[in-house]
Amino acid sequence: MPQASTRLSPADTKTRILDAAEALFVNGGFESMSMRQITTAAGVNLAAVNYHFGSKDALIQAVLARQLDPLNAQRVAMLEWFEANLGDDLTCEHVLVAMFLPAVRIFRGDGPTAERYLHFLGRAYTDPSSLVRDFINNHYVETLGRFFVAFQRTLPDLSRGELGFRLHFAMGALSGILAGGNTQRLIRDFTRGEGDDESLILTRLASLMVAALKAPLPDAEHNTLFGHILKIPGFPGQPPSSMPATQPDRVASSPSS
Amino acid sequence: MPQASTRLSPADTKTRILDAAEALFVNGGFESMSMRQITTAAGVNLAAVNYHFGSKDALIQAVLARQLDPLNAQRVAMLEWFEANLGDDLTCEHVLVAMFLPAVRIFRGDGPTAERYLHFLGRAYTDPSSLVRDFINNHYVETLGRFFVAFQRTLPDLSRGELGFRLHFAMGALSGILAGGNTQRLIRDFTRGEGDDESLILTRLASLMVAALKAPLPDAEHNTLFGHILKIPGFPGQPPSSMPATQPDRVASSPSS
DNA sequence: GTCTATACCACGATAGAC
DNA sequence: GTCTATCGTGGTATAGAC
Repeated sequence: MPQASTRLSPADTKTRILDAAEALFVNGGFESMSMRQITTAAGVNLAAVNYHFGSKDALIQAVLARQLDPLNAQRVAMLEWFEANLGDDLTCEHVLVAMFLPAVRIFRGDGPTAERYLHFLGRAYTDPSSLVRDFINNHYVETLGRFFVAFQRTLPDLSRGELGFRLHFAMGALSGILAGGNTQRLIRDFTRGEGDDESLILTRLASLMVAALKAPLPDAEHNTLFGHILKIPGFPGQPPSSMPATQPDRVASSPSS
Repeated sequence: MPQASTRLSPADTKTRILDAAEALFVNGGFESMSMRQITTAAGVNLAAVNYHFGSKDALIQAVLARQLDPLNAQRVAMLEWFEANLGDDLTCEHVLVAMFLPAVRIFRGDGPTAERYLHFLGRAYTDPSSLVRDFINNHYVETLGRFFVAFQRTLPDLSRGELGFRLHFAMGALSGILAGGNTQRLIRDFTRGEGDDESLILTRLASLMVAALKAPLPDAEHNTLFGHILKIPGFPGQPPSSMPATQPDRVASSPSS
């Protein structure tokens, strides 16, 4: 403990700032949270954030790490449990479960906490004001690599490049789903009445993922199929007439004065 | 033309602002473009943006609409062409082609223009600082509804809710793919050496989408499959120990003064 | 080592002169 | 239509009290 100051809260300043920032981040997005709002809500001085975290961006990253680190740790732990206990019986379904279940579990009941966590995840995965997104990508590369080799093992027919493409697809889909504003409603609708466990929503997500991951390689059939569509006589084939402008490399920058 | 002022560029102020804003939006994101930067690059006064567009947000929407309107118009036109010429032979593959081809065509050659358009689309679909995203969602509801009924027609086995879920999935995947930073490299790798038409990258995307859209309904087999995973003896079943804090509803807000 | 007060500088928006 | 001046708010940096 730092020392019993005149402040009324026993929590130290750093934690109070984190809590306040997180609450403001969850409901209100990201741009809508100002340093002055955060520090006022936390009951600390404006400069405290810069002192303890260095900048607003660093504070955001600290907020994200505090929530996402345990989540990803649980993902890896679950994957390793599967690998240790199943051996060669491991399928890509197990890997998907390890990837999604820790996040999906949040939705399970518990009331307002689940709601807030869902909001948090949605914000974290979609808000990507080119800061949150970069942070997630950089901070969890090892976790993603861990899952990549697991998928590679359970899907040996896919080349490295193809698997990378499909995982990119799957992650994009997961992000988009979590990000969507009406995801919560969709989930509630599906789990209504039979929400005794998380297998339902998990099944929804994972079955689509499995179908995409196990899709047949576009060797002959599909290539000819889509290629044939493009060659239907009369098919409107013109490109979108290029971009309207977008070459203002030649601009003026000398007003009257 | 307004009048031959002392300015050197013949384009009117509105267009010059749009061009400059678009260029800054493409490389640099969204937060990094300031009114002062825009107006300086366009060679106009700071207040011109507010006069011609009303606000910075409105300017952004104008930039987006100028690029996305023709794209979506082409999507709808292609879909209607399919519906008119194929009748009951319409499949969900055709609908997907109408949905993706206009965007995919951008990647086709043309050099730096394609690159910029790709960047633009990526930004537009991912940046969603809760403004771009809302704009896209609100501005193109009719287009999405148009495609929804088309999918419903070609996938009669799916209920409305299930189809909505899967389309949400597909759109999320498309967004994630277009948004990803290394998408461009992936596309180049795949189209290298055989990039005579766009069918290759189109096939990549669409085949995964088709697999997900046509995935079997999770009736018995899949439910029991995933449910069984959750019931493996010894499976680590604890939820992630709930959220760390996140209840700072009780905060102080009375500094010394 | 912690915290406070305060002074920056850049941003978006607006009123009013020309 | 265009410009200048100015306002309120944003994040940041620092000097100095405890």
